[in-house]
Amino acid sequence: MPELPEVETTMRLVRPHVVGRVIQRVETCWPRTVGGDAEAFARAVRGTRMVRAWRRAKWVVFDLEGGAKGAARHILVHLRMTGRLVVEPSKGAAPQWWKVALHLDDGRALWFLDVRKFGRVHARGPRPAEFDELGPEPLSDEFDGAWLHAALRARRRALKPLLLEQAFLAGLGNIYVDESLHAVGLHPLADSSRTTREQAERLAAAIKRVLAAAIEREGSSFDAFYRTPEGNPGSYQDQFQVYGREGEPCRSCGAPIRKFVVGQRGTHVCPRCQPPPRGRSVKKN
DNA sequence: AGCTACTCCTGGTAGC
DNA sequence: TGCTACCAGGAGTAGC
Repeated sequence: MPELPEVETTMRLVRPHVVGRVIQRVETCWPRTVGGDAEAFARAVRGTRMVRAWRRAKWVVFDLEGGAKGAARHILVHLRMTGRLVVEPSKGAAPQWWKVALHLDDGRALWFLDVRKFGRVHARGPRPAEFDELGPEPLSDEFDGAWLHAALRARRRALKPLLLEQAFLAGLGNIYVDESLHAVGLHPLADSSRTTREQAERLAAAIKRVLAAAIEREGSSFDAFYRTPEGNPGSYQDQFQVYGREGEPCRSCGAPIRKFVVGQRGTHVCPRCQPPPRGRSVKKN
């Protein structure tokens, strides 16, 4: 699903086409996508100019200038499960599964597409509340082994649900958590408060390494839905060590990968490289 | 504080 | 071939 690498890829590929453009007209065909009030959304962003595009956690952010009095200062896009952004002509056939169209001043539109309708496009003022309680960016210098060690020790949680929490660390999702934990031989149900400094150092490094490699390959496309804004699949799925590999041999030790459920999420481990913590039985799914 | 269950959604696929 | 049931899950929320 779109996690940090897919969101970063989406932002990078859309950015050169939209920065500097004025939003002339807005169409919405599923009001929930824009928070329920399509008219209010259109009013807030119409006439503004997109002056910068960046990413925070799993949000694509467009900074806005100008527009009417009280106009929005940011557009926040969350892809959730199947959201996509593409830049295509305003006229002619609308792209399949489109939910929001921001028609630009060059005859093209920034289209938000979403099969499952979980994604969101928000108009926000100068200080979006969405950013108030996010953890650090895993690729920033602020996130390192020392920080992770202290943060893990301060909580008493299973590692995986904690790493998925955006308020703890911003940008990880199901796939890259499974991949990162496997890379360092830690079990998803291991108790965060018992993490050693050495384990935290290796985990922080693995998270950075996995995310950077996935960005390099424009994310992962393991199903029919994730495509870059240019319509290409990512290729990091070819590098998966555990995700989606149930029953296949671990690339490190050959033991068959196991899948089970943690917090309603499909979870993949190598039972040999990632021994379960004492006292926690792991049932097969 | 931490855990689980439930909700929102629908294309793809497994099973019959 | 065609039908049905189930699966995928990010994140918000409720309840214990």
